[in-house]
Amino acid sequence: MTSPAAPVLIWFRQDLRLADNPALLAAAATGAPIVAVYVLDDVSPGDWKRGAASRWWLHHSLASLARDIEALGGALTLKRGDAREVIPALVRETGAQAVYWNRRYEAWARTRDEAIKTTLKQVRVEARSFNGSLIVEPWTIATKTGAPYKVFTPFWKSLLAGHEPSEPAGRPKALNWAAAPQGDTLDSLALLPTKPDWAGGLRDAWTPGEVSAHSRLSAFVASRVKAYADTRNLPAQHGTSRLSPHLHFGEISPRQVWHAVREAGLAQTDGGRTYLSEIGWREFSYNLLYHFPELPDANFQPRFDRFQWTGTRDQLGAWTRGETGYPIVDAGMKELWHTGWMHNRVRMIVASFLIKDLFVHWREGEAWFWDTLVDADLASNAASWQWTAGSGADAAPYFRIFNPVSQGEKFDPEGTYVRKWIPQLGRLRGKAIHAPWTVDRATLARAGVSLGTDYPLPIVDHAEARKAALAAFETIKDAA
DNA sequence: TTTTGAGTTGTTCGA
DNA sequence: GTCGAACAACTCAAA
Repeated sequence: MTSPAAPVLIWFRQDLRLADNPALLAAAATGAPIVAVYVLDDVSPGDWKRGAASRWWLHHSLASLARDIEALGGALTLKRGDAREVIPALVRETGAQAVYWNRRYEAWARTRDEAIKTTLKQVRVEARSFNGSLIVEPWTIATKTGAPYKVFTPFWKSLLAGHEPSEPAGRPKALNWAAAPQGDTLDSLALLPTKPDWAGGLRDAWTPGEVSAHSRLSAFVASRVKAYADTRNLPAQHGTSRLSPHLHFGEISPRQVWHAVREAGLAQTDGGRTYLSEIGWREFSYNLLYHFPELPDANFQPRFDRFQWTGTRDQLGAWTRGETGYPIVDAGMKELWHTGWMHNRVRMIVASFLIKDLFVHWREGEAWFWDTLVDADLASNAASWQWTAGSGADAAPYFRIFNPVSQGEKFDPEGTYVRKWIPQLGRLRGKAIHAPWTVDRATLARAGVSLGTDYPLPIVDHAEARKAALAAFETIKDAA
Protein backbone atom coordinates (compact mmCIF):
# COMPACT_ATOMS: atom_id res chain seq x y z
CA MET A 1 0.00 0.00 0.00
CA THR A 2 2.25 2.82 -1.15
CA SER A 3 0.09 4.83 -3.47
CA PRO A 4 0.81 8.57 -3.38
CA ALA A 5 -2.23 9.11 -1.24
CA ALA A 6 -1.28 6.52 1.36
CA PRO A 7 -1.29 8.28 4.72
CA VAL A 8 1.41 8.61 7.34
CA LEU A 9 0.35 7.60 10.79
CA ILE A 10 1.60 9.84 13.59
CA TRP A 11 1.55 7.98 16.87
CA PHE A 12 1.37 10.40 19.80
CA ARG A 13 2.80 9.11 23.07
CA GLN A 14 4.49 11.47 25.52
CA ASP A 15 4.69 14.28 23.05
CA LEU A 16 1.19 15.71 23.31
CA ARG A 17 1.90 18.90 21.40
CA LEU A 18 1.83 20.28 17.88
CA ALA A 19 4.78 22.69 18.04
CA ASP A 20 8.38 21.49 17.95
CA ASN A 21 7.24 17.93 17.44
CA PRO A 22 9.80 16.22 15.20
CA ALA A 23 7.67 13.21 14.31
CA LEU A 24 4.72 15.38 13.36
CA LEU A 25 6.91 17.76 11.37
CA ALA A 26 8.49 14.90 9.49
CA ALA A 27 5.08 13.45 8.75
CA ALA A 28 3.90 16.82 7.48
CA ALA A 29 7.02 17.17 5.34
CA THR A 30 6.14 14.03 3.40
CA GLY A 31 3.06 15.78 2.06
CA ALA A 32 1.06 12.64 2.68
CA PRO A 33 -2.23 12.84 4.52
CA ILE A 34 -1.89 12.31 8.24
CA VAL A 35 -3.64 10.00 10.68
CA ALA A 36 -3.15 11.04 14.31
CA VAL A 37 -3.41 8.33 16.95
CA TYR A 38 -2.98 7.87 20.69
CA VAL A 39 -2.97 4.38 22.19
CA LEU A 40 -3.64 3.79 25.86
CA ASP A 41 -1.48 0.73 26.34
CA ASP A 42 -1.80 -0.74 29.81
CA VAL A 43 -0.99 -4.27 28.78
CA SER A 44 2.54 -4.28 27.40
CA PRO A 45 4.70 -6.41 29.68
CA GLY A 46 6.98 -4.66 32.13
CA ASP A 47 4.98 -1.46 31.94
CA TRP A 48 4.86 0.74 34.97
CA LYS A 49 1.15 1.23 34.61
CA ARG A 50 0.41 4.90 34.81
CA GLY A 51 -0.74 6.09 38.23
CA ALA A 52 -4.06 7.65 39.07
CA ALA A 53 -3.03 11.32 39.20
CA SER A 54 -1.11 10.91 35.98
CA ARG A 55 -4.19 9.42 34.34
CA TRP A 56 -6.22 12.42 35.31
CA TRP A 57 -3.64 14.63 33.61
CA LEU A 58 -3.50 12.40 30.57
CA HIS A 59 -7.26 12.65 30.09
CA HIS A 60 -7.18 16.42 29.96
CA SER A 61 -4.02 16.58 27.93
CA LEU A 62 -5.56 14.29 25.32
CA ALA A 63 -8.70 16.40 25.29
CA SER A 64 -6.57 19.48 24.74
CA LEU A 65 -4.54 17.87 21.95
CA ALA A 66 -7.72 16.61 20.28
CA ARG A 67 -9.17 20.13 20.34
CA ASP A 68 -6.00 21.59 18.86
CA ILE A 69 -6.01 19.00 16.09
CA GLU A 70 -9.68 19.58 15.39
CA ALA A 71 -9.02 23.29 15.11
CA LEU A 72 -6.68 22.41 12.26
CA GLY A 73 -9.32 20.32 10.55
CA GLY A 74 -8.16 16.90 11.72
CA ALA A 75 -9.08 14.41 14.40
CA LEU A 76 -7.20 12.46 17.05
CA THR A 77 -8.06 8.78 17.07
CA LEU A 78 -7.96 7.19 20.52
CA LYS A 79 -7.49 3.49 21.02
CA ARG A 80 -6.88 1.29 24.00
CA GLY A 81 -5.04 -1.99 23.98
CA ASP A 82 -1.69 -3.55 23.22
CA ALA A 83 0.12 -1.18 20.86
CA ARG A 84 1.83 -4.15 19.22
CA GLU A 85 -1.58 -5.12 17.88
CA VAL A 86 -3.30 -1.76 17.69
CA ILE A 87 -0.70 0.02 15.56
CA PRO A 88 -0.39 -2.68 12.87
CA ALA A 89 -4.19 -2.96 12.80
CA LEU A 90 -4.50 0.77 12.22
CA VAL A 91 -1.91 0.55 9.47
CA ARG A 92 -3.96 -2.13 7.72
CA GLU A 93 -7.18 -0.23 8.18
CA THR A 94 -5.86 3.08 6.85
CA GLY A 95 -3.45 1.73 4.28
CA ALA A 96 -0.70 3.81 5.87
CA GLN A 97 2.70 3.84 4.21
CA ALA A 98 4.55 4.84 7.35
CA VAL A 99 4.31 5.27 11.11
CA TYR A 100 6.22 8.07 12.84
CA TRP A 101 6.66 8.58 16.55
CA ASN A 102 8.88 10.26 19.11
CA ARG A 103 11.01 7.99 21.24
CA ARG A 104 10.53 6.82 24.77
CA TYR A 105 13.31 5.42 26.92
CA GLU A 106 11.72 3.07 29.45
CA ALA A 107 12.95 -0.48 28.97
CA TRP A 108 9.47 -1.89 28.36
CA ALA A 109 8.64 0.83 25.86
CA ARG A 110 11.87 0.29 23.95
CA THR A 111 11.23 -3.43 23.70
CA ARG A 112 7.68 -2.84 22.58
CA ASP A 113 8.62 -0.19 20.02
CA GLU A 114 11.34 -2.40 18.55
CA ALA A 115 8.83 -5.18 18.15
CA ILE A 116 6.43 -2.85 16.37
CA LYS A 117 9.20 -1.63 14.09
CA THR A 118 10.00 -5.20 13.14
CA THR A 119 6.37 -6.02 12.48
CA LEU A 120 5.93 -2.97 10.30
CA LYS A 121 9.08 -3.59 8.32
CA GLN A 122 7.90 -7.10 7.55
CA VAL A 123 4.89 -5.62 5.78
CA ARG A 124 7.06 -2.95 4.11
CA VAL A 125 5.68 -0.09 6.13
CA GLU A 126 8.21 2.54 7.09
CA ALA A 127 8.68 3.03 10.83
CA ARG A 128 10.64 6.09 11.96
CA SER A 129 11.31 7.39 15.42
CA PHE A 130 12.50 10.83 16.48
CA ASN A 131 13.82 12.68 19.49
CA GLY A 132 10.90 14.66 20.84
CA SER A 133 11.56 14.85 24.55
CA LEU A 134 15.25 15.27 25.29
CA ILE A 135 17.92 17.80 24.49
CA VAL A 136 20.30 14.99 23.69
CA GLU A 137 19.76 11.33 23.08
CA PRO A 138 21.26 9.29 25.91
CA TRP A 139 23.65 7.54 23.54
CA THR A 140 25.17 10.80 22.25
CA ILE A 141 26.88 11.90 25.45
CA ALA A 142 29.73 9.76 26.67
CA THR A 143 32.97 10.07 28.56
CA LYS A 144 36.33 10.07 26.75
CA THR A 145 36.34 6.30 26.97
CA GLY A 146 32.86 6.01 25.53
CA ALA A 147 31.17 5.07 28.80
CA PRO A 148 27.94 6.69 29.98
CA TYR A 149 28.35 9.43 32.57
CA LYS A 150 27.46 8.49 36.12
CA VAL A 151 28.14 11.88 37.68
CA PHE A 152 25.95 14.84 36.97
CA THR A 153 28.46 17.68 36.76
CA PRO A 154 30.70 16.24 34.03
CA PHE A 155 27.59 15.06 32.18
CA TRP A 156 26.12 18.52 32.20
CA LYS A 157 29.40 20.20 31.29
CA SER A 158 29.76 17.87 28.38
CA LEU A 159 26.24 18.63 27.22
CA LEU A 160 26.76 22.38 27.56
CA ALA A 161 30.05 22.20 25.72
CA GLY A 162 28.86 20.63 22.57
CA HIS A 163 25.18 19.83 22.47
CA GLU A 164 23.23 23.00 22.91
CA PRO A 165 19.83 22.48 21.37
CA SER A 166 18.97 23.96 18.03
CA GLU A 167 16.15 26.43 17.57
CA PRO A 168 12.80 24.82 18.36
CA ALA A 169 10.47 24.34 15.42
CA GLY A 170 7.02 25.88 15.37
CA ARG A 171 3.78 24.19 14.51
CA PRO A 172 3.57 22.65 11.08
CA LYS A 173 2.15 25.35 8.81
CA ALA A 174 -0.45 23.21 7.13
CA LEU A 175 -1.51 19.68 7.78
CA ASN A 176 -3.15 17.45 5.28
CA TRP A 177 -5.42 15.06 7.14
CA ALA A 178 -6.54 11.64 6.11
CA ALA A 179 -9.94 10.39 7.14
CA ALA A 180 -9.66 9.41 10.78
CA PRO A 181 -10.28 5.77 11.62
CA GLN A 182 -12.87 4.78 14.16
CA GLY A 183 -11.58 5.06 17.69
CA ASP A 184 -12.64 4.89 21.29
CA THR A 185 -14.09 7.90 23.06
CA LEU A 186 -11.96 9.70 25.59
CA ASP A 187 -14.45 8.88 28.33
CA SER A 188 -14.30 5.19 27.51
CA LEU A 189 -10.59 5.19 28.35
CA ALA A 190 -11.76 5.69 31.95
CA LEU A 191 -8.82 7.85 32.94
CA LEU A 192 -10.75 10.02 35.38
CA PRO A 193 -11.61 9.11 38.96
CA THR A 194 -15.28 8.49 39.55
CA LYS A 195 -16.17 7.30 43.02
CA PRO A 196 -15.03 9.32 44.76
CA ASP A 197 -14.03 12.17 42.48
CA TRP A 198 -10.87 13.22 44.26
CA ALA A 199 -9.61 15.39 41.44
CA GLY A 200 -11.01 18.70 42.67
CA GLY A 201 -7.66 19.85 44.00
CA LEU A 202 -5.98 18.88 40.77
CA ARG A 203 -8.49 20.86 38.74
CA ASP A 204 -7.87 23.90 40.92
CA ALA A 205 -4.10 23.63 40.58
CA TRP A 206 -3.57 22.67 36.96
CA THR A 207 -4.61 23.15 33.37
CA PRO A 208 -3.10 20.38 31.26
CA GLY A 209 -2.33 21.04 27.61
CA GLU A 210 0.08 22.71 25.25
CA VAL A 211 -1.38 26.21 25.52
CA SER A 212 -1.28 26.17 29.29
CA ALA A 213 2.28 24.84 29.26
CA HIS A 214 3.39 27.84 27.26
CA SER A 215 1.61 30.35 29.45
CA ARG A 216 3.32 28.81 32.48
CA LEU A 217 6.67 29.02 30.77
CA SER A 218 6.14 32.64 29.70
CA ALA A 219 5.04 33.70 33.15
CA PHE A 220 7.99 31.94 34.73
CA VAL A 221 10.55 33.42 32.37
CA ALA A 222 9.06 36.89 32.62
CA SER A 223 8.96 37.12 36.37
CA ARG A 224 10.62 34.31 38.29
CA VAL A 225 13.74 33.01 36.56
CA LYS A 226 15.77 35.97 37.80
CA ALA A 227 15.23 35.11 41.45
CA TYR A 228 15.02 31.36 40.91
CA ALA A 229 18.33 30.58 42.59
CA ASP A 230 17.02 32.18 45.80
CA THR A 231 13.31 31.43 45.75
CA ARG A 232 13.25 27.90 44.36
CA ASN A 233 13.74 26.44 47.81
CA LEU A 234 10.84 28.21 49.47
CA PRO A 235 7.73 26.05 49.21
CA ALA A 236 5.41 28.82 50.38
CA GLN A 237 6.38 30.88 47.36
CA HIS A 238 5.60 30.29 43.74
CA GLY A 239 9.28 30.28 42.86
CA THR A 240 9.58 27.23 40.62
CA SER A 241 8.35 26.80 37.07
CA ARG A 242 5.84 24.01 37.78
CA LEU A 243 6.48 22.77 34.28
CA SER A 244 7.24 19.19 35.33
CA PRO A 245 3.92 17.60 34.32
CA HIS A 246 3.85 19.56 31.07
CA LEU A 247 7.36 18.35 30.30
CA HIS A 248 6.52 14.81 31.28
CA PHE A 249 3.63 14.62 28.84
CA GLY A 250 5.56 16.44 26.18
CA GLU A 251 3.16 19.35 26.01
CA ILE A 252 6.30 21.41 25.87
CA SER A 253 9.83 20.37 24.94
CA PRO A 254 12.99 21.01 26.94
CA ARG A 255 14.35 22.70 23.85
CA GLN A 256 11.51 25.22 23.95
CA VAL A 257 12.17 25.84 27.62
CA TRP A 258 15.87 26.31 27.02
CA HIS A 259 15.30 28.81 24.26
CA ALA A 260 12.75 30.80 26.17
CA VAL A 261 15.30 31.33 28.94
CA ARG A 262 17.98 32.19 26.43
CA GLU A 263 15.76 34.54 24.40
CA ALA A 264 15.01 36.45 27.57
CA GLY A 265 18.74 36.95 28.03
CA LEU A 266 18.72 35.01 31.28
CA ALA A 267 20.76 31.95 30.38
CA GLN A 268 23.91 33.39 31.92
CA THR A 269 22.30 34.72 35.09
CA ASP A 270 22.40 32.81 38.37
CA GLY A 271 18.69 32.13 38.15
CA GLY A 272 18.82 31.05 34.52
CA ARG A 273 21.83 28.80 34.98
CA THR A 274 20.35 27.18 38.05
CA TYR A 275 17.05 26.62 36.33
CA LEU A 276 18.58 25.16 33.19
CA SER A 277 20.62 22.79 35.30
CA GLU A 278 17.31 21.38 36.54
CA ILE A 279 16.49 20.63 32.91
CA GLY A 280 19.95 19.05 32.97
CA TRP A 281 18.92 16.77 35.82
CA ARG A 282 15.99 15.61 33.77
CA GLU A 283 18.38 14.79 30.93
CA PHE A 284 20.75 13.07 33.35
CA SER A 285 17.94 10.93 34.76
CA TYR A 286 17.03 9.77 31.27
CA ASN A 287 20.67 9.09 30.59
CA LEU A 288 20.76 6.85 33.65
CA LEU A 289 17.50 5.11 32.85
CA TYR A 290 18.60 4.39 29.31
CA HIS A 291 21.94 2.91 30.29
CA PHE A 292 20.70 1.23 33.48
CA PRO A 293 17.17 0.12 32.61
CA GLU A 294 16.64 -1.53 35.99
CA LEU A 295 17.03 1.84 37.74
CA PRO A 296 13.35 2.00 38.86
CA ASP A 297 13.47 -1.47 40.38
CA ALA A 298 16.89 -2.25 41.78
CA ASN A 299 19.59 -0.53 43.78
CA PHE A 300 22.10 1.04 41.45
CA GLN A 301 24.71 0.26 44.09
CA PRO A 302 24.31 -3.44 44.88
CA ARG A 303 25.66 -3.09 48.41
CA PHE A 304 22.33 -1.48 49.27
CA ASP A 305 20.76 -4.89 48.73
CA ARG A 306 22.09 -5.67 52.21
CA PHE A 307 20.36 -2.73 53.85
CA GLN A 308 17.86 -3.72 56.53
CA TRP A 309 14.62 -1.90 55.81
CA THR A 310 12.85 -2.28 59.10
CA GLY A 311 10.07 0.24 58.57
CA THR A 312 6.52 -1.03 59.03
CA ARG A 313 3.35 -0.80 56.94
CA ASP A 314 1.90 1.44 59.63
CA GLN A 315 4.78 3.85 59.36
CA LEU A 316 4.49 3.90 55.59
CA GLY A 317 0.78 4.55 56.00
CA ALA A 318 1.37 7.44 58.36
CA TRP A 319 3.79 8.92 55.85
CA THR A 320 1.40 8.61 52.91
CA ARG A 321 -1.43 10.17 54.88
CA GLY A 322 0.72 12.98 56.22
CA GLU A 323 0.43 11.90 59.83
CA THR A 324 4.02 11.60 60.93
CA GLY A 325 3.84 14.39 63.48
CA TYR A 326 6.53 16.38 61.65
CA PRO A 327 4.69 19.35 60.17
CA ILE A 328 6.89 20.03 57.13
CA VAL A 329 6.71 16.35 56.18
CA ASP A 330 2.97 16.15 56.67
CA ALA A 331 2.36 19.42 54.83
CA GLY A 332 4.24 18.05 51.84
CA MET A 333 2.29 14.81 51.82
CA LYS A 334 -0.98 16.75 52.02
CA GLU A 335 0.07 19.02 49.18
CA LEU A 336 0.84 15.93 47.12
CA TRP A 337 -2.46 14.30 47.91
CA HIS A 338 -4.52 17.38 47.18
CA THR A 339 -2.73 18.84 44.16
CA GLY A 340 -0.84 15.93 42.62
CA TRP A 341 2.40 17.82 43.06
CA MET A 342 4.89 18.66 45.76
CA HIS A 343 7.50 21.37 45.92
CA ASN A 344 10.94 19.96 45.18
CA ARG A 345 12.52 21.05 48.46
CA VAL A 346 9.75 19.27 50.32
CA ARG A 347 10.10 16.17 48.14
CA MET A 348 13.64 15.85 49.41
CA ILE A 349 12.55 16.31 53.01
CA VAL A 350 9.77 13.72 52.87
CA ALA A 351 11.96 11.27 50.96
CA SER A 352 14.78 11.60 53.45
CA PHE A 353 12.27 11.09 56.25
CA LEU A 354 10.77 7.92 54.76
CA ILE A 355 14.16 6.39 54.11
CA LYS A 356 16.34 7.59 56.94
CA ASP A 357 13.88 8.16 59.76
CA LEU A 358 11.42 5.36 59.05
CA PHE A 359 13.71 2.87 57.31
CA VAL A 360 11.12 2.19 54.64
CA HIS A 361 12.50 1.03 51.29
CA TRP A 362 12.85 3.81 48.73
CA ARG A 363 10.78 1.76 46.30
CA GLU A 364 7.72 2.28 48.52
CA GLY A 365 8.17 6.02 48.26
CA GLU A 366 8.79 5.72 44.55
CA ALA A 367 5.56 3.76 44.14
CA TRP A 368 3.53 6.28 46.14
CA PHE A 369 4.89 9.18 44.15
CA TRP A 370 4.22 7.24 40.97
CA ASP A 371 0.56 6.95 41.86
CA THR A 372 -0.03 10.41 43.24
CA LEU A 373 2.14 12.81 41.21
CA VAL A 374 0.76 14.39 38.07
CA ASP A 375 4.37 14.68 36.88
CA ALA A 376 5.24 11.04 37.70
CA ASP A 377 8.12 10.21 35.41
CA LEU A 378 9.91 6.90 35.53
CA ALA A 379 13.37 8.34 34.95
CA SER A 380 13.19 11.34 37.27
CA ASN A 381 11.29 9.52 39.98
CA ALA A 382 13.63 6.53 40.10
CA ALA A 383 16.81 8.59 39.86
CA SER A 384 15.67 10.98 42.58
CA TRP A 385 14.60 8.29 45.05
CA GLN A 386 17.87 6.45 44.59
CA TRP A 387 19.72 9.71 44.97
CA THR A 388 18.09 10.35 48.33
CA ALA A 389 18.56 6.80 49.51
CA GLY A 390 22.23 7.01 48.64
CA SER A 391 21.89 3.89 46.51
CA GLY A 392 22.03 5.66 43.18
CA ALA A 393 24.60 7.03 40.77
CA ASP A 394 26.18 10.22 42.07
CA ALA A 395 23.98 9.87 45.12
CA ALA A 396 23.72 11.86 48.31
CA PRO A 397 26.32 10.84 50.92
CA TYR A 398 24.97 8.60 53.63
CA PHE A 399 25.39 11.21 56.34
CA ARG A 400 23.12 13.69 54.61
CA ILE A 401 20.06 13.20 56.74
CA PHE A 402 17.54 16.00 56.64
CA ASN A 403 16.36 17.31 59.96
CA PRO A 404 12.64 17.99 59.39
CA VAL A 405 12.56 20.71 62.02
CA SER A 406 15.56 22.70 60.87
CA GLN A 407 14.54 22.27 57.23
CA GLY A 408 11.14 23.68 58.11
CA GLU A 409 12.65 26.61 59.96
CA LYS A 410 15.08 27.31 57.17
CA PHE A 411 12.84 27.02 54.14
CA ASP A 412 9.43 27.85 55.59
CA PRO A 413 10.51 30.45 58.17
CA GLU A 414 7.07 31.99 58.59
CA GLY A 415 5.35 28.61 58.66
CA THR A 416 3.16 29.74 55.76
CA TYR A 417 3.48 26.45 53.90
CA VAL A 418 2.69 24.34 56.95
CA ARG A 419 -0.20 26.59 57.85
CA LYS A 420 -1.69 26.18 54.40
CA TRP A 421 -1.73 22.38 54.48
CA ILE A 422 -2.15 21.77 58.20
CA PRO A 423 -4.59 24.48 59.21
CA GLN A 424 -5.11 23.02 62.68
CA LEU A 425 -1.60 24.22 63.51
CA GLY A 426 -2.33 27.62 62.04
CA ARG A 427 -2.39 29.54 65.28
CA LEU A 428 1.04 28.43 66.39
CA ARG A 429 3.60 31.20 66.01
CA GLY A 430 7.28 31.24 65.20
CA LYS A 431 9.33 28.08 65.40
CA ALA A 432 6.59 26.29 67.31
CA ILE A 433 4.77 25.41 64.13
CA HIS A 434 7.63 23.17 63.01
CA ALA A 435 7.93 21.34 66.33
CA PRO A 436 4.58 21.45 68.12
CA TRP A 437 5.56 18.67 70.56
CA THR A 438 8.13 21.01 72.10
CA VAL A 439 5.49 23.57 72.96
CA ASP A 440 4.08 23.83 76.47
CA ARG A 441 0.48 22.89 77.12
CA ALA A 442 -0.72 26.40 77.80
CA THR A 443 0.60 27.72 74.50
CA LEU A 444 -0.86 24.75 72.67
CA ALA A 445 -4.19 25.32 74.35
CA ARG A 446 -4.19 28.98 73.37
CA ALA A 447 -3.51 27.92 69.78
CA GLY A 448 -6.36 25.45 69.98
CA VAL A 449 -4.12 22.43 69.43
CA SER A 450 -4.47 19.18 71.29
CA LEU A 451 -1.57 16.96 70.30
CA GLY A 452 -2.55 13.38 69.68
CA THR A 453 -6.06 14.53 68.80
CA ASP A 454 -5.91 17.39 66.30
CA TYR A 455 -2.44 16.57 65.19
CA PRO A 456 -0.25 13.52 65.85
CA LEU A 457 2.75 13.33 68.10
CA PRO A 458 5.96 12.44 66.20
CA ILE A 459 5.91 8.78 65.21
CA VAL A 460 9.69 8.60 65.63
CA ASP A 461 12.30 10.60 67.45
CA HIS A 462 14.39 12.20 64.75
CA ALA A 463 17.61 12.38 66.76
CA GLU A 464 17.42 8.69 67.57
CA ALA A 465 16.42 7.79 64.04
CA ARG A 466 19.39 9.71 62.72
CA LYS A 467 21.79 7.80 64.92
CA ALA A 468 20.22 4.52 63.90
CA ALA A 469 20.46 5.44 60.24
CA LEU A 470 24.13 6.31 60.53
CA ALA A 471 24.73 2.98 62.22
CA ALA A 472 22.72 1.12 59.60
CA PHE A 473 24.65 2.67 56.76
CA GLU A 474 27.81 1.64 58.52
CA THR A 475 26.77 -1.99 58.11
CA ILE A 476 26.57 -1.89 54.32
CA LYS A 477 29.94 -0.37 53.71
CA ASP A 478 31.84 -2.45 51.23
CA ALA A 479 33.99 -4.98 53.02
CA ALA A 480 37.63 -4.05 52.82
C1' DT B 1 48.65 3.13 33.95
C1' DT B 2 48.53 6.00 37.62
C1' DT B 3 47.31 10.00 39.79
C1' DT B 4 44.47 13.64 41.17
C1' DG B 5 40.57 16.41 42.26
C1' DA B 6 35.85 16.31 42.68
C1' DG B 7 31.30 14.87 43.88
C1' DT B 8 23.07 19.25 44.02
C1' DT B 9 20.20 20.19 47.68
C1' DG B 10 22.95 18.54 55.32
C1' DT B 11 23.81 18.39 60.36
C1' DT B 12 26.25 18.71 64.42
C1' DC B 13 29.77 20.02 67.37
C1' DG B 14 33.08 22.80 69.27
C1' DA B 15 35.77 26.94 69.07
C1' DG C 1 25.32 33.99 66.59
C1' DT C 2 28.87 32.40 63.31
C1' DC C 3 32.31 29.56 61.35
C1' DG C 4 34.97 25.57 59.92
C1' DA C 5 35.68 20.85 60.38
C1' DA C 6 34.20 16.27 60.65
C1' DC C 7 31.15 13.00 59.16
C1' DA C 8 33.86 7.53 54.97
C1' DA C 9 35.13 5.76 51.72
C1' DC C 10 34.55 5.25 47.09
C1' DT C 11 34.01 6.00 42.37
C1' DC C 12 34.21 8.74 38.59
C1' DA C 13 36.45 11.31 34.84
C1' DA C 14 40.15 13.41 32.99
C1' DA C 15 44.97 14.55 32.86
